[in-house]
Amino acid sequence: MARPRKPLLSRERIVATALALVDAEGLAAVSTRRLAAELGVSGPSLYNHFTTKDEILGAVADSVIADVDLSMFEDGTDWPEALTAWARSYRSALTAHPHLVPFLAHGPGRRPAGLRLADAVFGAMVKAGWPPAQATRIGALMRYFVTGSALASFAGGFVDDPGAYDPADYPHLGQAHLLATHRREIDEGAFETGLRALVAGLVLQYRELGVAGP
Amino acid sequence: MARPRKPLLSRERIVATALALVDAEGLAAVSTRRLAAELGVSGPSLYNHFTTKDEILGAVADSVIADVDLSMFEDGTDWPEALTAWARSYRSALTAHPHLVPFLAHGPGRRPAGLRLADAVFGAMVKAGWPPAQATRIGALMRYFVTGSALASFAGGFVDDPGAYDPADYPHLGQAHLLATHRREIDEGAFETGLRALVAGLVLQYRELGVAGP
DNA sequence: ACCTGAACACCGTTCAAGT
DNA sequence: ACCTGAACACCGTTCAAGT
Repeated sequence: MARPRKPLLSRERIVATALALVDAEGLAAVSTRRLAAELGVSGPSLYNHFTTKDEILGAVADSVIADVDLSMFEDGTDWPEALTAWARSYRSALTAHPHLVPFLAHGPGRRPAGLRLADAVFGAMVKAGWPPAQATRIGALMRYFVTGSALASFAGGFVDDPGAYDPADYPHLGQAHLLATHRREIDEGAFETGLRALVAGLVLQYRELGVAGP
Repeated sequence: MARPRKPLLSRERIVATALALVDAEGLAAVSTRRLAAELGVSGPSLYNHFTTKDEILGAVADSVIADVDLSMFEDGTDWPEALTAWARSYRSALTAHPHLVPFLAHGPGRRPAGLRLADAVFGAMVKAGWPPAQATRIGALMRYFVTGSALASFAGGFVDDPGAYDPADYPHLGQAHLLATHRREIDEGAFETGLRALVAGLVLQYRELGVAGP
């Protein structure tokens, strides 16, 4: 078969299959040949629909970003609460596809869902009374925090072995080996603590502004 | 030549050359063959000193983390100021090697410099009166924020073209094309705004603790 | 112990050929 | 327009052979 009368592939099917493959076997499993095999097609066929493998992963990333809830910016929720709810939804969308996060970390932004997200948070902060320059910063810094926390291999960076940390070298890490076990709780707790601090700190800055807010 | 009487390679020289190559040409340029060529040897030689390419990059990453200043945790600086100064030093160490940051983002932690860093911040927070569980979270959440901000392609995610953002699609992004130009200032400003908010928010939480601090 | 070249099983991407 | 197989220039890693 050379060309079927009905196309075998579509961008949508490629993106969906690539995401399933990332979730099932990790980023490294997504080679053009492997992905094509999963789609029942030969490797070069993908290049009829995307110009590059990076573009495929970019589309996958954008499809994940599209899952982030933005409704809290339009339903009258006050800005500190909206920011908090949005950050949680943003993080959930990322941690739902942990293997994809390292890719998300370097190729974000200029695709539709990423732009909608940036637009929504910027617009909501400006509407709440923040000067545009500050609204831009808030969007950026929240992204830093959420992305960083989704990468979240902090606790995963500790090995599950009591002998791994010589007290002479690391006097305060006596319990560090326990962290591997509790990784998820620690990541979650650190995220919530940081989110609370971040939003509370921004509320202080907002008050210093002396701006007419809601 | 098969084996020279003086070894041609050492872990130190491999790490230093790899870092120089990353800085000069990016992560993608670091293949085992290319790195070996830079060192004047053949590809497989590297495997006499490291078991895997990932291990080489891990050592490079740790050498960068070793540049983070930790002295503020031991010279009597109060904890909010120490945390602020440390975060700035941490971010500087990362942004000094921007091409390495995507790698830093997924493989951190269990190497000596990363452990020293975790030990220092944890120890200082406990000494300042934070309960150990909270001290752990503070170390983690600061890392999230710093790592996320070093990745910092937020502003870089916007294209430098006024026509790129249809106001019908993104009603608030009218000036977004300007962001590409000011990327560095925006990243810096967002980092500083976020850092201030984060530390101020933690100070509030610390007061709620009602703990005997210094 | 530490280097080499050859080899294995892969990559992403291009391209002429097929319908 | 959309798929194919062959090909190009790469990968990371293993391994027997050399000294």
